[in-house]
Amino acid sequence: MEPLLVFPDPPPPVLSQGLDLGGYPWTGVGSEADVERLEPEEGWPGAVVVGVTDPDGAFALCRAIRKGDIPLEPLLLVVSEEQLPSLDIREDLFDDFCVLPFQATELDTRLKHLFHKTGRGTRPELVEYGELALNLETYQAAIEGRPLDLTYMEYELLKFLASHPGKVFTRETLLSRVWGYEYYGGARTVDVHVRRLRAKLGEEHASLIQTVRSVGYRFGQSRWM
Amino acid sequence: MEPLLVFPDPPPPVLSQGLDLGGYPWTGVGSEADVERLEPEEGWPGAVVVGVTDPDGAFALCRAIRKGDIPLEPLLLVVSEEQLPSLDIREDLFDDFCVLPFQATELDTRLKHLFHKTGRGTRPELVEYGELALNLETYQAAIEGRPLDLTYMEYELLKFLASHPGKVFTRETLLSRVWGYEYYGGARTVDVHVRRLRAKLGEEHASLIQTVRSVGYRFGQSRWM
DNA sequence: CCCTGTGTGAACGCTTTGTGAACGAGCGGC
DNA sequence: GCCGCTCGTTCACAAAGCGTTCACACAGGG
Repeated sequence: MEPLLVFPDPPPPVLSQGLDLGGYPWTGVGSEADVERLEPEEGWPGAVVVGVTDPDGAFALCRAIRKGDIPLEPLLLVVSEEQLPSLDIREDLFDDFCVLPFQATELDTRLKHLFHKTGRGTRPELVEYGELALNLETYQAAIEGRPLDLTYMEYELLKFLASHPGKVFTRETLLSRVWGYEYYGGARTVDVHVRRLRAKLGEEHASLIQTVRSVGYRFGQSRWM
Repeated sequence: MEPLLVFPDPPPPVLSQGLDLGGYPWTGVGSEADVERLEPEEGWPGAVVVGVTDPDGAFALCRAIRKGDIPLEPLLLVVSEEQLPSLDIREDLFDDFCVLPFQATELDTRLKHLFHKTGRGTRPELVEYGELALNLETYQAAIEGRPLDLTYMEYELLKFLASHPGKVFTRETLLSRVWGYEYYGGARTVDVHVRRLRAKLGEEHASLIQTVRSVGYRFGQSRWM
């Protein structure tokens, strides 16, 4: 088995001991650059990120990992109890989490569970909304069975919107979540991409992306209706 | 939100307290038969199964739940540390688990995470008053289930008023709280927006916003009437 | 009855968004 | 290396939405 990615380097003793006891090989990474530098040939089989000592660095790493060309899965986050309320569930930064202090057996069980879910359940991961379907593995999109020829940014934008149906996002939020946290371009970029998405969705489905004036854009209908 | 299925009945105090603290309604079921008998019309939104006191019964229930016509998701399993090694990962009996003893915040975070992953989303944040409901995420408003087509400022004003029912606000206060602190426009602007709100609320509900002569406006009934 | 405060309809004009087009960086083929 | 393509970004202009203001009518209170 290839070694797990572990952050930070060195990780807390409780984690390294737990991984060693469970027989998991692992490699500590101290920075985002290390993720590429130390990556095994066959890619990382999974990651364990500790967010206790350096929360900002840890969450930034999670984002980078998840936004990469090949999203790294599964990702287990280790946090303290105090951090629990501040975890942003919506961002999908992690697949499971472990609360300090924990026993080695819990860590082992969670990793087993995660590997089983991501390894076995290999049916193509889809994001679906009505007639729209996005295949996360092949980067293909289709509506009413008709394939949509989307560019990369169009796909990413549509994927994000369709993953949160009904919710309104400001242009700034979309720029940070879809384009990346350090994007400083103009907000009108979002408008143009929305316009092209609407065009490719076709007249019939253009209204899937709704404009909420003075706020931003919303995908699909509201949740309670 | 429909109540969660909880096994056994009654569940351990730590669980019921945790659910209550998190604001999750729940229904205790003591047997497999209860699952159908007590099922809400819209189905169970999820389940929490405690496998500590009666492991065999709990796992049998999990299997039954998962083998049903409509697999019940998400399913959170509560176990003791001793049970961890014996958990059968392969059967996909649960989506996540919680190890006793746990804090209410961990339970809450795991439920939130599960609901988000399974697409049901957490309960949308609402401002409600009688038949009126404002969805803070989707920027939509509805009264008696009928959607209100509000503009941005109308929505913001109604949101502010409905968040403080019974309280009287002067026009100046409303301008500063809703429009912004450095707003220097005329106070009559408030009147016009109130008027449009009343019109959109409909004749029946126009009186939700009451005029307090020489003072300002009040939403809903006065507190001591 | 007068004065003040509020409801109402309409018009103005700024802000926001849609739209078409162009620019330029990145990249593969020749 | 050069060319041509794709695609993300930006700009300028047009169109629409909507917040603001004004004038006037009406109501309440002293």
